[in-house]
Amino acid sequence: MAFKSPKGTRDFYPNLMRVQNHIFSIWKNTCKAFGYEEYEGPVFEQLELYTQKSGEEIVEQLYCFKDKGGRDLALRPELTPSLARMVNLKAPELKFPLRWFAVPRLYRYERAQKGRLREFYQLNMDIIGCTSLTAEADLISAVIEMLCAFGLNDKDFAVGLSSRRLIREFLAAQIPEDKIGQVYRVLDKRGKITEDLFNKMLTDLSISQGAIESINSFLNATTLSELKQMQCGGLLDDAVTELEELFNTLERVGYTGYLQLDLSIIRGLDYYTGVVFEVFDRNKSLRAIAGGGRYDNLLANLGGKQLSGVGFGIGDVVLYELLKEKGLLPEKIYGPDYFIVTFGDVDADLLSFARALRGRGKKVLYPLESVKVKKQMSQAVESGADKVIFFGSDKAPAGHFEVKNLETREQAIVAFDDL
RNA sequence: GUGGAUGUAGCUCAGUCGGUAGAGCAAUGGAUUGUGGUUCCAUGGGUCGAGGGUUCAAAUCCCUUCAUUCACCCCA
Repeated sequence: MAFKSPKGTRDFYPNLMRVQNHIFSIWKNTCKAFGYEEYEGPVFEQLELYTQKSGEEIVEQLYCFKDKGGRDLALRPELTPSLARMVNLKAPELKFPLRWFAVPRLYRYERAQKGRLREFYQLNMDIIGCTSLTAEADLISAVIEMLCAFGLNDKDFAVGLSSRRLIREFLAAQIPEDKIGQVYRVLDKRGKITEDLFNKMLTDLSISQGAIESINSFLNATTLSELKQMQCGGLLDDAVTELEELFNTLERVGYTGYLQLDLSIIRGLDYYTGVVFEVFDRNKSLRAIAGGGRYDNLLANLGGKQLSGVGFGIGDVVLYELLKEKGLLPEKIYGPDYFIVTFGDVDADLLSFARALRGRGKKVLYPLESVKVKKQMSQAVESGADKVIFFGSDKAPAGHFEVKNLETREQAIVAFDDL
């Protein structure tokens, strides 16, 4: 019986690993271009780190276990609690604001489906200890630049901006405080269900017809001016102004085509308190590519100081699906500079020649067994090598080698020093 | 946890009314013993997911089970 990889996990054969490294490298290069520093935490944490924030029911969605000392642990389903924990521990000596990133491997015990696995990677970028909207602007700018670096553009994706604060304040003006949590859940489903069902679900929560109409027109707003017209006696001024400022900034930087007001974005239930955003593909055929927002209380809730953070995560699985759909996965394989083809045996002479070339900083590959030249040529092409060096050729004078460029098929005699 | 779809060669998939298994690609060898992605020829490769049932006969029909996948629930 052959073993398969466990449900919801992937085997990264070199073909796929190459793509994965491409994704990681664009992620990390973008973070570095923005000056963020990399950090990392443990792959497992105390179970309580997650239950404290989200309640016991989250245990169903976690890979959790007891270690040999009887401690309850869980494989991390997200990195932000670890980040908060790490920041809290060293807060006195850290220089705020922090701009940190990480590429954690994460684990969630749930049914796998398109764009969603049990083991995956996610880039996290966070700013901690900054209340300025520039933090939001910086992160949104980073996610746009990063996606563009993959070859995507404003026809492929957009950033939907919303505000938990605005939605909360709007709802507070419409409906009783104790209903807000339930209403959030319904709002979150709005995109997937019919309008009638949406209205019915709100009616079932004893929301008045007037309030339902008001909620619908609020959520349908696609521009800030629409939003301003429906303000309830100035209650929402600050939250709207905040969004307006963020839009203005990002538009002036040059991201107009990428931005969209989308108040249907709620992002989970707790955790976020201010601006929230999601990146989605224009076809809307995939789940969200990235998502994030501002969290004011997370660090304090985990026993630290009151520090405001903003962050987002972007997973590798949906991004991969999108890049594949758009034909943007890298095809060219990274290969060595030289593949040595020998007319004689693969022996110590060949290996020491390879060693000399590597000493000159070249990436060098050679056949591991003495096989026909024809077959060696195939191996050379297969390896993605730029050039072939013919070793043991009687057509080249001493200290010189026949070199063939595999792309142009041109062949020349080159002195060792010019290799 | 619920519902649908799919399991046949390394990969992508055909397989009609039930009659003991096919193609393309890939692999290997040759045409071509010192030069690669083309071409031609040949060769190898199968527990038809597994188990049971019906039948003279099952990849095909029935039952069970496992796996994969999509959607729902959930989505940090």
